[in-house]
Amino acid sequence: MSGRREEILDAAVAIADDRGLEAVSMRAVAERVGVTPMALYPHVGGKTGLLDAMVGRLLADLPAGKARRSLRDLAHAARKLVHRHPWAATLLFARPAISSDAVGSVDRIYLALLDSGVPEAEIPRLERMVSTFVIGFAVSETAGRFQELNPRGRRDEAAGRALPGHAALGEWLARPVDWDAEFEADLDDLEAMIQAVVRRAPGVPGTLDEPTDADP
Amino acid sequence: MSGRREEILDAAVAIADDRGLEAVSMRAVAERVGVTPMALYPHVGGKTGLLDAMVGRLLADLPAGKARRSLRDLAHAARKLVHRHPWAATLLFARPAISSDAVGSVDRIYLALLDSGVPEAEIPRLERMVSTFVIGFAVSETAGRFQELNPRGRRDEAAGRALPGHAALGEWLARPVDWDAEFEADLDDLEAMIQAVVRRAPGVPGTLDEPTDADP
DNA sequence: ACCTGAACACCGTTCAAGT
DNA sequence: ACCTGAACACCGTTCAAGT
Repeated sequence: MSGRREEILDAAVAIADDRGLEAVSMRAVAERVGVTPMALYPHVGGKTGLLDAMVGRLLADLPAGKARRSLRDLAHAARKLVHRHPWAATLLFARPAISSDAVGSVDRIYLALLDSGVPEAEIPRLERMVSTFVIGFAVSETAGRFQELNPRGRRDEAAGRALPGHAALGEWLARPVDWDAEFEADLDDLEAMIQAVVRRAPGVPGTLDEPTDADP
Repeated sequence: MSGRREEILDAAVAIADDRGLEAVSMRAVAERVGVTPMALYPHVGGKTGLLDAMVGRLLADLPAGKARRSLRDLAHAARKLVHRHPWAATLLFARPAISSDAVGSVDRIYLALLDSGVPEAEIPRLERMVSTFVIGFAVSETAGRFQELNPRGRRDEAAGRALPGHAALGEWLARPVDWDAEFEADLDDLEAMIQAVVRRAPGVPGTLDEPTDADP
């Protein structure tokens, strides 16, 4: 409600986009807003409250509208969001999707899985599984885990027989990776996996109203 | 080589295990070693060097021995490692697997995928995919993303029709989650996915020496 | 080569005080 | 209700100096 809070979150997101998450200090945000650090506390309730609110603000920008989107569209949107705001990735892993905006995007994934004919009992698990992979992929790209490796070093060590797996794959490890293409291939495999879950389910896709009551 | 460096890493890991990653300051580590903060610099080269070395130390504890392990065993070992050292999860996403210990564990995954008959061309991608999921799952558990949600709040909002997906799944969202069982179910689906990749590959599993030269 | 001690430019947060 | 200003207990890192 208070415009001051929005002003504070705008400033924090701008600083994080420009100079990274570690540049987001209460002092820096306060200075950008034109106020004393302590003036932020009533509005965001401390540093962790500020970080939580920043994530909420980001998720609010996820694809809105009433149209149902495919799982693929949602995955692309999430990856793009992390590319635009790399600092958000760590925070997404650290907090449950509790803000109303976050729950809204989980709901869109539920709808996509329902549309695909996935049994209701499997949907919460598959939502977590797909989200975990998508966020993990995007954070690996932006945080450095997928950073280009030095092929020389790898092959040298492989030649020393210490790494038989690397030695066997030498040729395939040498070429540079197209991350866009890899993400698509991963989504292909995940979609096929989801279709396999649908296939092994009892009943016909689209008419699954009888939950299987096997719980062990 | 220098025993001092080992002593420093021991102290840093102990502090992180006890009081979390943010308690690992150069000052705190130095005090535990019984030395001045500046005395650490020649051995670890600053704070980020210290963090990198801590991750390397952890991966060195991953299942060793020459026996080939299944993908499932490796996944369990990785999850257990993150449970024991939750602070490592963020760091695993942030840095490429460059230390010799890290490369060693990647090599074990390569071997497991080769044993499963996965075409060589697909192995680096599937290794990244499976690792991304496993690390992401473990960090979600330990960092809070999978933290128990308040079902009341969710159902209330769902009842307000703002969340049709949640409303449709109400019954399934209410029950508490068995994270061990969910991890096993996810691994089942991932293994089935990998078998599907093997099945659609040209040639017989085990005799794949002709790479398909289709690159688009 | 390895370590110390003082200093610099930062943090998040508390507290008492102002309006 | 909202904000200020001083203070406290911290950071990582530099620098010059010791042995």
